[in-house]
Amino acid sequence: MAKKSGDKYEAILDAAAKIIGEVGYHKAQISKIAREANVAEGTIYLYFENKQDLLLSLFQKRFGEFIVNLKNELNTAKTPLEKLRKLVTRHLENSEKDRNFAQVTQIELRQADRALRQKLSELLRDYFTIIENIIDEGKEQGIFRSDISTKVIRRMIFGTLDEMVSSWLLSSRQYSLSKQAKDAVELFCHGFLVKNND
Amino acid sequence: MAKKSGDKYEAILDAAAKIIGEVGYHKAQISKIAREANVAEGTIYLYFENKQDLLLSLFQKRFGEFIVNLKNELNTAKTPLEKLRKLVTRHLENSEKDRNFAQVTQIELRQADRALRQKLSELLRDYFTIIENIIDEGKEQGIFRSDISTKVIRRMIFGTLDEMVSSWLLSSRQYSLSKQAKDAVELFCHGFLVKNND
Amino acid sequence: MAKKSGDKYEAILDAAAKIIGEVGYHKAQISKIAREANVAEGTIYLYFENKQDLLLSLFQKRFGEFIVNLKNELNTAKTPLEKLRKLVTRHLENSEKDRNFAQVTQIELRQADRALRQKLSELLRDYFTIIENIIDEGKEQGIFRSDISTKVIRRMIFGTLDEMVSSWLLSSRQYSLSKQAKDAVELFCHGFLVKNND
Amino acid sequence: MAKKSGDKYEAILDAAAKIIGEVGYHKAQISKIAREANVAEGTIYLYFENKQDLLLSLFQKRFGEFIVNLKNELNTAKTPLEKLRKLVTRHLENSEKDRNFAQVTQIELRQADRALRQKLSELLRDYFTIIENIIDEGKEQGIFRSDISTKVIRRMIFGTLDEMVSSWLLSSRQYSLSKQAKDAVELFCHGFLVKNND
DNA sequence: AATGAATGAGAGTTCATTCAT
DNA sequence: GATGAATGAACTCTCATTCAT
Repeated sequence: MAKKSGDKYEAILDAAAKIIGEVGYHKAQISKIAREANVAEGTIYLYFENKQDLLLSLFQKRFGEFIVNLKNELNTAKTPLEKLRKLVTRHLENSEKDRNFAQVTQIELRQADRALRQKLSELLRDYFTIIENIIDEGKEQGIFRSDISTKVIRRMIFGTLDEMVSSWLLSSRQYSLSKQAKDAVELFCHGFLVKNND
Repeated sequence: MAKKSGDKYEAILDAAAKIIGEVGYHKAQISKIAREANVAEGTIYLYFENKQDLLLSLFQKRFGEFIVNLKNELNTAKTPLEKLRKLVTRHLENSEKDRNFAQVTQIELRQADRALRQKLSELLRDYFTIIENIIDEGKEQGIFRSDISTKVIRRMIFGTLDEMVSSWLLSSRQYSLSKQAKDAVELFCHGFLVKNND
Repeated sequence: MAKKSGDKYEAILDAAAKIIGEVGYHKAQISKIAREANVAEGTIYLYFENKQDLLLSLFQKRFGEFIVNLKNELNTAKTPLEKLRKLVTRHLENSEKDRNFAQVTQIELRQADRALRQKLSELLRDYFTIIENIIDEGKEQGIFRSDISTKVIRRMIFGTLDEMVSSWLLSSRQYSLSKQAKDAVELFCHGFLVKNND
Repeated sequence: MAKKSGDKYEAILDAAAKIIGEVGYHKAQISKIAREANVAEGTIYLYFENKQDLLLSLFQKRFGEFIVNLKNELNTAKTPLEKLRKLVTRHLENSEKDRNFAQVTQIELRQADRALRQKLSELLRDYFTIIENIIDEGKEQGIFRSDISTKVIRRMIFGTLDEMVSSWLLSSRQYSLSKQAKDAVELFCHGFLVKNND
C-alpha cells in the first residue's frame, strides 16, 4: 500500500466523505468515489485495503484531527465548566461546518459489521475519555455533583449533542446548530426544573 | 397484499426482528428471515412490499404498541414531572426487555435510504410530540423553565435516552439499564452543577 | 443447493463441458456457460458452490460413469490380457466420443489450485487401482513379468494412453484414435524390440 | 525490447520459474515475479512482451538447453538402444534436478490459450523428432519392430516419461525418479508379457 | 534502461424479487 | 394463499499492462 501522503490519498478521502455523506455507506459505490476523486477504481486499492478500510480511515483521520484540535483548545481553558462550554461549542460547530463528516459519524457508523463498529467505537472512546475527564475534574473541585455517575453524565452530554446534530441533519438545516450551544450547556448545568420546585 | 393479521404475518415480523437484531439490516437476508419464520421466501412478499417495507412495518408495529402503552400510562400520572419519570422508565425498560427491537431502533434505522429514514422519523415524531407536550405542560404550570426552547429540551431527553441504550447495546449488557432511570431524571431536572456554583 | 437431478443440472454440466472444452477453464466465463445452458447466471450457484466446484462435479460425474461402465465390462473378460485390451479400447473410444470431456481431463485438470488438483487426483486413483489390479492379477497368474514394479507398468499404460489422447486433441483429429488400441496393447505386451535382439 | 542477455533477463527467468513452479501460471503475479527478481514490474516488460511471452521464453530457453545437451550426448552413443537409454535417463534426471521447470513443463504448459499451446508444441516437436529419429534408425537396422507405427511408439515413450514425472511431482517426491530409467527402458523394449505367453 | 504508481477492463458471486405451479 | 426455483442486475476487487519521470 502506498504511503498516506500525496494528493490522491486526500482526494479519495474527500470523495469518499462526499459520496458516503450523500448516499450512505452501502450505496456508495467504489466506482462513484473513484470518479469523484478523479482516480481509477484500482487506485483506491493502492491506498486502502477495501471499502470498509476506506470508511474507517476516513473516520480515523477526520475524527483524529478534531480530537487534536479539541485537546489544544481545552488546554487554554481554566475551569471544567469553561472546558465543557468549549467542547460543546466545538462539537456543534464542527458538525455544522463539515456536514458530510457529520453525516458519516452520526448515521453510517452505526451500521456495518460488528467488527467495524468495534473499531470505530474504540476511536470514539478517546472522545468519551475527554468528556469524562472534564466531569471528574469538576467533581474533584466540588463544582459538579458527585452523586451521579460520571458515565451517566457523559452519556447525557454526548447523547444530547448527538441528537442535536441528528435532528439538524434530518431537518432542512435552516437553523444554526452552534447557536444552541449555550442552551445545551445551561441545561446540562442546571436542568430544566425551576429552582424552587424541588 | 394479505391483511396485517394472521400467524404468518406475526411470525415474519418476529423472525425479522430476531435476524435484523442479530446481524443488522443489510446483512439480514430474506431467505434467512423466511427460514426463521418457517415460511417460504415468496410468502414474505405476500405480506410486505419489499425488504424495506418489512423493516418499516416492524418498527411501526412495535413502536406503535409502545406508544399506545405509554400514552395509557401517562394518563394515570398527575404532574408533568411524574409523567417524565414514567416515560424515561418505560423507554429504558422496553429497550432492556426487547433487545432486538432496541438494536433495530438504535442502529439500523439510522441508515437506509433517505426515503425510509423520512418515514421512520414521521413515526418518531409521535414520540417527540409526547415528550414536548410534557415539557410544555410543565412550562405552563411554572414547574419547568421557560427560558430554554422546548425542542432543545426534548433533544436532550431523547438524545440522552438514546445514548444510554446505545452504550448498553454496545457493551456486554452486564448492567441494568432501567435502574439508571432515576439518575437520568435527576440530571434532566437539576443538571450536574452543585447548587451554589451559579 | 438444489438436488442433483433435473434438466438444469445436466444442462449446466453439458454447457460447462462444452465451453471449458473450447476455451479452457480459466477463460470459461460463468456468464457464457449460463447462456449456453439457457439458464441465468445465478441458477448455476443453486446447483454448484462455485466455479471450481462446477469443474470438479463435471469431472466427477463423467469420469464416474466411465469407471462404472468400465468395471462392468471388465467383469465379462476372462484373462488379464483381455481385460487390458478392453480397458485400452474403452479409454480411447471414450475420449474420441466425448472430445469436450477428454479436453477437460487432459488439459484443464492439470492446472487450477493445488487443492483442486488434489481432489481430482483422488478420483483418478480409482482408475489407477483398476489398472494396477489387472497388472497384479497377471503377475499372479504368471502371465505378466514380476520383475518390474506394478506402478511403473501402470504409469506406462496410463501415460501412453494419456499422451495418445493429448496428441490427438492437439492434432486436427483426422485419424481414428480408437483404431490404435491394438498397436498400443501390442507394445505394452512385447515392447518394440525385435525378439532375437536381446 | 532489450536483448536476451544480461543479468536482469536471467534473473527474471529464474524468478518466473520459481514462482510459476510454486503457484502455477495463472496465480503467478507479475508483481511477485518482479519482487523475486529484484526488479521493477515495468522492467519485465522491457524484456518480455507480456506474461505469456515470459512463460514461452522460459520454456524455450530451458528446453532449448536441454535439447542441445541431449543432442550432444546422443552423438556419443552408437546403437539406437543406447541412445534411447540415454534419452530416458536424461529426461528423468533433468526433471528431478529442476523441479520448478518440470512443474512448468508438465502442468502449466497444458493450459493457457490455444495460441500458446500451439507455439509450445512446436518446441516440443524438436524433442519428438529426436525420439522418432532414434526409433526409425532402430527400425532400419532391424533392431526395432517395423510393424508398429513410429508415432505410436514415440507417444508411448514420451507419454510414459511424462506420466512418470507427473506422478513424481504430485507425490511427495520421496523416491528417486531417475532410478526408474532402467525399468522404463526394459518395458519399452520387451513389454511386460512373459515370453512364452504369446 | 529502470521504475512503480496508476490504470480500468473484467469476472465471480450475492441476494432481493418474481412467477409458474 | 403458499411455495421456492429461477432470475439477473449490481458491485467489489484483481492484476496485467502502461507511461511519466
